[in-house]
Parts: sequence; structure tokens; C-alpha cells
Amino acid sequence: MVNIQYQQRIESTLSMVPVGAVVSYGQLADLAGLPGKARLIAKYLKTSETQINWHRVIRSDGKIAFPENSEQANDQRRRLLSEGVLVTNNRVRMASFQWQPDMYTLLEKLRY
DNA sequence: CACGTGACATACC
DNA sequence: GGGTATGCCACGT
Repeated sequence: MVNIQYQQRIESTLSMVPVGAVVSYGQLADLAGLPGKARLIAKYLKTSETQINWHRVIRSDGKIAFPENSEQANDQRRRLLSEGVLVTNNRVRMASFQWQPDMYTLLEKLRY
């Protein structure tokens, strides 16, 4: 269970991640105005029912958080591939990893 | 209040 | 690159 305030910020921010982009847990926390709370994002994704764009969240090292070949990892990989995000060996390719800097700044100024 | 627990992050070897 | 060690922080027990 995640505090409702946190949940709302996380959900609205996550809903803005564009198709074909991925963010890390820490980046998403930053964008949501919750710096340092990467693990809270993880808890949200695990416990919350409404997970829009959940598949666009990956670890800071570029890897999918689930064990390779697990059902969930395969599901996430399939969803990413369908948006044009290349995934090999449970890891997204660098070109797809993280937003362009200007986009990052833009969203920050836009919301907070 | 004291620990233990994560779909984490960073530094270092 | 992989592996270990710490830091982190909201939550549950």
C-alpha cells in the first residue's frame, strides 16, 4: 500500500511517459517530485492496481527488473518491443534508455 | 521503538 | 562486464 498523495503523483507522472520511452525508478521519482524515493516507485508498481505505463519503468542500469525469462519479464519485453523499444538479454538498448534531457527539464517545469 | 523488506541506486573492486 | 557493499526510505511486523 502506498500513501495516496504519493500514489497520485506517481500515477500522473507515469501517465506522461511517452510511447517508445523508458524511465528508471529513480528518474520517475524525480519527475514526480519525490527525489530519492526510487524504492517507493517499486512498491507502488508492485502493490497498486492501476498501473498505467508500468512497462516503461526499468532499472537505472537499463535492465528489466524481473528475472530473465520470467513471465513478467517476457510480458514487459513484449510490450516494449511493440512500441519500438529494443530489448536484448533483459536489457533495453541505450538508444532507448531515458528521455532526452530537454524533455526531462520540460516536464519538470511543466508540473512543479 | 527496533528490525526486516523491497520491480532501487551508486561506488568500488 | 559482473559481484559486493552501502545508502536509501516508506511500510509492515
